[in-house]
Amino acid sequence: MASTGTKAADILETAENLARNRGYHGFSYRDIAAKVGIKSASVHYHFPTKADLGVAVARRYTDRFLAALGDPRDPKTAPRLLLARYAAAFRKSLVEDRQMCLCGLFGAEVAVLPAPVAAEVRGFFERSVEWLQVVLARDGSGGAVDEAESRRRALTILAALQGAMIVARTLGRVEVFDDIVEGTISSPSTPLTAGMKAD
Amino acid sequence: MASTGTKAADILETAENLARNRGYHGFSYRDIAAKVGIKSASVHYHFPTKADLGVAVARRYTDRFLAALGDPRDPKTAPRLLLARYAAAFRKSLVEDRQMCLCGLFGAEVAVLPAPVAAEVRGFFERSVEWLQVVLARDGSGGAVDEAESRRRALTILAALQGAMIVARTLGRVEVFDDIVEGTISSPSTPLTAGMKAD
DNA sequence: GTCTATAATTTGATAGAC
DNA sequence: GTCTATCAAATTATAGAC
Repeated sequence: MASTGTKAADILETAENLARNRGYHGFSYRDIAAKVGIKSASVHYHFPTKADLGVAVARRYTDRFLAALGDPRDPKTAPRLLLARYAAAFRKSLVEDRQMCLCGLFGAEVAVLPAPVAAEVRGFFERSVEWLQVVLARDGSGGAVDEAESRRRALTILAALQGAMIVARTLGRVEVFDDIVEGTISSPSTPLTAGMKAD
Repeated sequence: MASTGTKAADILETAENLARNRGYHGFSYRDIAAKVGIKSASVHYHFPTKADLGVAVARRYTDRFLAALGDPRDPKTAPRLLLARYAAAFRKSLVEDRQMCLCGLFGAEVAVLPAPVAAEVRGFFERSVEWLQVVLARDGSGGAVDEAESRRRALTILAALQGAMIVARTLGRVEVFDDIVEGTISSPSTPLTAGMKAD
């Protein structure tokens, strides 16, 4: 099924897909093995414990997510386009992949995560907020752009999008996600939904 | 441990506390039995299947949550006070109980919930949005108050608060929750944080 | 209503052959 | 690196005595 790249990469890819639908305790080494086409003992060879696997999956997810967003300081890309790209990333996973954000789901389960996995999820949120904060500091349309205010707005956008995925998935309505994006990001002037479906 | 009321009530109370920290698949009949002081077979007597238990827990949670909020149409209570009360309910569960919103966590796990349980979570979101919508329609400070706009703002508040609990819990910082509330609800005029710590 | 006992399955993980 | 075989523990759930 997932047969691109090395075995370790296939395992990570499969584990991520399972985790984003079922949560950390919702997938097993046997689930992964069956999808990759090996035995569960072979999965343990690559990732000795489930915490090891969880850490690897979360780190890979975070790196890939941020890389896809691009440099928040790139002068060639308008801040509001970057914001639209951020929302579009979540929307794509919701609509095309029909999956949660890995760290949104893991974050909800943080009390039952092994400590090293929880630390990775924390890293995703911290790096996400930092990325958004840089973008928001460049965007003057929202008013004040001091440190505290841009951080607060970054946290608000992150939280709203994570919540939007949960509510939209549960209600089975994509429009709910779009409504929340509209209500959160594009308060000042231009609606962001236009550029959102791109990419 | 949970020894108020009937056995069935103790089971529901215990199950809710476990579910709000560990998620639907993160607690077992034995966990509940041990805390209540009976055997797991006795839990099955009251709630034959785990789906039965999940439905009962979610419905009880939803009813209690909405009852605590009060009538959104009550002319004696200002809309903005009702909004503050809504945010305060989540804040209390975050700070005092150190627990997630049951339906926020279940919503994140919706793909692995038995269908009847998922339906109850949907009910929580629908009733929450309806409650917020009524309040927002009464509150003119946000500008337009037409049906579509108030619904969109209701969804946005719900999503932001659910996301806020996840992010604040994962980062281990209550201030993060407060920042998001500030950035979501009290955009127009008066800050809501004042009345938030009450109740 | 609560218990003992147990079934049937699944889980994460390891030992050791190849 | 991958396999077979296996372990110890945990899971939901049921049968039947009291």
